[in-house]
Amino acid sequence: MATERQVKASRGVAGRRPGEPRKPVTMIEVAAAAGVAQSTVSRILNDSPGMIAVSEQTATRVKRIAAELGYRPDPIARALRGAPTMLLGAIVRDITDPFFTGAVEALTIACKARGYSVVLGNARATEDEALAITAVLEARQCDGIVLFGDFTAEHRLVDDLEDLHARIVGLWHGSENEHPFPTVGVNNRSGVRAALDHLAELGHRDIAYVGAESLGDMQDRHAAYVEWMSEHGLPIPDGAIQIVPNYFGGGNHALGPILDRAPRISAVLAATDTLAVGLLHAAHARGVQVPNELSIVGFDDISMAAVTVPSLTTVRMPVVEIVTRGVDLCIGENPWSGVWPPPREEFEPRLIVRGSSAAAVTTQPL
Amino acid sequence: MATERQVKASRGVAGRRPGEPRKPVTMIEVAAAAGVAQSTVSRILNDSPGMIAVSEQTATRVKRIAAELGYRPDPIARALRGAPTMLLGAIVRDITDPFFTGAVEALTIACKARGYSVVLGNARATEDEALAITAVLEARQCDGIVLFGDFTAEHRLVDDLEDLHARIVGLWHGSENEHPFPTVGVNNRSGVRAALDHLAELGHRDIAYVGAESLGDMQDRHAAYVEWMSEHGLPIPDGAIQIVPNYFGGGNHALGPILDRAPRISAVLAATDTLAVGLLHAAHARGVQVPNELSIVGFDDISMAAVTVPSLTTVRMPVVEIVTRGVDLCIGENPWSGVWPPPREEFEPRLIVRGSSAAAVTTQPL
DNA sequence: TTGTACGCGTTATCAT
DNA sequence: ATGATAACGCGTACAA
Repeated sequence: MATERQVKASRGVAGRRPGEPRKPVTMIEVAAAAGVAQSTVSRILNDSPGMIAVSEQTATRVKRIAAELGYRPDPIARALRGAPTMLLGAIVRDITDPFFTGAVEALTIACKARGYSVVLGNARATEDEALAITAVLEARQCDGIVLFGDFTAEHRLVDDLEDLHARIVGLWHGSENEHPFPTVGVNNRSGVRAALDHLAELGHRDIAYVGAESLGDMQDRHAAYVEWMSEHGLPIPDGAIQIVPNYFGGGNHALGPILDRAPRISAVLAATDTLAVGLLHAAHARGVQVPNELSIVGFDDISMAAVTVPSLTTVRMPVVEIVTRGVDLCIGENPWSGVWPPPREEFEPRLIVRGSSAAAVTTQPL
Repeated sequence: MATERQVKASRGVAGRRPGEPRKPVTMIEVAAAAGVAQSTVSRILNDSPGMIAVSEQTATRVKRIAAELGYRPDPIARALRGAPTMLLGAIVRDITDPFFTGAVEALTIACKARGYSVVLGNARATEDEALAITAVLEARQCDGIVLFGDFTAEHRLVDDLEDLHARIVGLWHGSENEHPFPTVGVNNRSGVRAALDHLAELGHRDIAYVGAESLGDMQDRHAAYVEWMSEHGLPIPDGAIQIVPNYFGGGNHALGPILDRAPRISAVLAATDTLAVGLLHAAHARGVQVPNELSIVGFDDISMAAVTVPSLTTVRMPVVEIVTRGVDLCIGENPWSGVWPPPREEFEPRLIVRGSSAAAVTTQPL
């Protein structure tokens, strides 16, 4: 009568073939099995706030039967009733970027602490189709949306987002841009200055800069570099500023032009660790010793920065703080109240000195 | 009368203060504004498959009004009607792991191509609370769930998952384990053998192995290493096998014991690139030249493997193929039919020779 | 060609 | 202490 294969820890549903998903059990079925009304089941299973007493008798019986039947509340029906979906959308400019990878990790942790799950939208997968992202995300119902990176250029996306019934927060959205939602970021200027001060203390005067093309933070760091150099009366020779795509390969290709066109350069500030890693690789390939012949300083302190060869001196991004703050602004207890203009909050980065920076040596041996 | 601030591209809803999310517009409101029945709006907006003609007149009018009002279909209500949620759950053993990071990227792309979004579950965030993951994911309604890594130890989670009304697929779930769902993975044995054959061709005979503690693939690679060494009549000296956590730091700490206890070792096979990167770092810190004095081969070909110093010889995991296949098995056109036992599919890895492996030198100088 | 009515699974407000 | 009933927003068979 019973099948040979025993279903382990059977819940009383007999003979279900493993594999195909089980048909969900509804409250009505539980009610029928318990011989009570469906509304009663709802009250019992939800410990209704109405405080209306329920007989211990039926309560335990209903709970038992619900467990036996493997009842699971349907979140969709609950959501239709107005319950929050407990979903937080994350739109990431480039999920390949190791920095954003770390940020997403921090996001999942911050969300989990609040009972939320993360819905991932990768902005890079489809170029102009950034609109499609919205469509994808609109099709879901997220209680909030967190933007990772600068999306000011994606007017269509930002506009669409505003029409969504969800709270929006921008992370690392750049400092210069207008934004109809609160943003949280880092003080790029102070980070860049800390890095350059460090190099100056080591005796470097000929410092190059490798940045990325994207907006927001990249512009801030670029500007801070130019400003600092100017303040210290240091000229920026031709070729000492390279703007490349923010990939490993970008940094890899940036070193050649710098050393060829500005041979006096003794240190390079990279706008991101991703670029710095590429620079490290390029230096090795070119036979340039780091840090003896060339110092390299990154920005972000991504996880691999501690284990590069040599380990990377960099500016640590307070990722956890920024993400946590952003999540709070979005779905926390005191979300943005709607006051205009929306706030921009900035956290302070911190210089981490490792093995890729050392004292400058005079290019002219005596 | 009107506020000073003009709302750009206003949709006809006047005076909405920017910031707070707009109240959603329902079909009923659209119908009321257009002077038709709600069902009519539904038909028009959905190009109903019933082929029932609709007058061009009202159709365009309704569409216009819907657009003006900024109508958005409510995905929750649709889902309640039985429509798929177009959500795919991803449960990742450790989202910090650079390998899984790449896999998730591939997942988002594969999903987007099918109109799906990814809901991220990080298994590492909460230790024993793996159960909570289920709770979190159960609270959502995913059409399918993809497991990244080996979860056979998490019986509770797998059991709970089976109760979910969703299709499940396991990726990199190990070859030895029973699994009540289809799995897709890599041929670890052939990958390891390719790596070791490569080292043998370079003249290496004293080859160490650094593996990780987790299950599944790690066990397969470990066993394949032992098997290969045995087949070639090569002894495995004490200390030549190190099992460490699968982090950069794990590989970093593994090199010391190997070189101290088995000084004849001239090459190390790492079970993952993550470990290999740590080994590279440790070798540099110890002053051991790679590849001149020590060859290191990894496994996975994570993105950074091409830019380490030196670049890493490794076994390339066909990530995209595996993920794509898994997604198809889960939510594709021909998902797993339920035949028992569920299939396990394997893809072939490929050796990528880079700069971290070179010919062995005799330890005894003449 | 369009309107009416029902149900999806819940929760909440009434009655009983 | 519990049962009946009305929403929630949408799709769809059925009636007009």
